[in-house]
Amino acid sequence: MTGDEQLDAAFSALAHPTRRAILARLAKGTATVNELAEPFDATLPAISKHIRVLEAAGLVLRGKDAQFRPCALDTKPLEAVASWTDQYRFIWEARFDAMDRILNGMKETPDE
Amino acid sequence: MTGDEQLDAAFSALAHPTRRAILARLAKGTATVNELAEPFDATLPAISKHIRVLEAAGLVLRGKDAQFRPCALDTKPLEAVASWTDQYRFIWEARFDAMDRILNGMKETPDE
DNA sequence: TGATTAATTAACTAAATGGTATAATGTGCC
DNA sequence: GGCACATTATACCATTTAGTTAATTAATCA
Repeated sequence: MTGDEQLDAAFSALAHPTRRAILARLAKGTATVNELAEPFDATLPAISKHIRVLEAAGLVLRGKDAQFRPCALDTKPLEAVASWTDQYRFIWEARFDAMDRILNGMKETPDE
Repeated sequence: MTGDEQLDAAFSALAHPTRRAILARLAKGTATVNELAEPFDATLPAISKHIRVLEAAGLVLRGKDAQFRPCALDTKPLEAVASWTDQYRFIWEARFDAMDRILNGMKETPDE
């Protein structure tokens, strides 16, 4: 999986509120599928699918403990997302105004 | 639009490599649709749609200049993404190991 | 006015997504 | 073995997404 594909998977996994809520729960410690499903209206297979998406994106690691498959958060893809957004930090920290840039038709690089 | 919906829109807009490439281009300054489309194989309507997705997510602002519709990057949603990921920073900075947590069945909050 | 350029709209297709209900699998326990 | 529980697999449905080609709108320019 290329870096681009990793970001694709991470961003699209994060694009669903249920999946973000699952991650928030996992930030407090491992949990089983049933525990993760409990706060939601969705059916268990639906949650199971969400977990699979998170797992495919590398955001969740799973174990095996009798009939349970405990889930744990893995933050590596979040680090990748954070460093991707960091590329743009200089722009918002310099308070470049997008509307200004459009109105002035300014095409130069702000400064680099 | 709720905060959740803003994040949904931002994350799913960012989940496509073409759209991330468009943002990278816009980080260097405003550009027209044709300029943005130039590096890609895709047709112009395809790029037009990508821009629309970025615009709906608030990542791109548009102007009007004769027959051109210049696009500019707006980083606000990126700031939202960055502060969302920051919630998890303490986990990876503490080097909590997801696999360890799974194997030890540790369910306690790391520390808060 | 007519031609050219920039961009969008429309109509369509193929594939992915998110969800359901139900059936199947695996594990521990009596 | 047989029951109960946790989880996943299957099959199906509706919606969205990403892309195409062809037509259309809007503005400039000769």
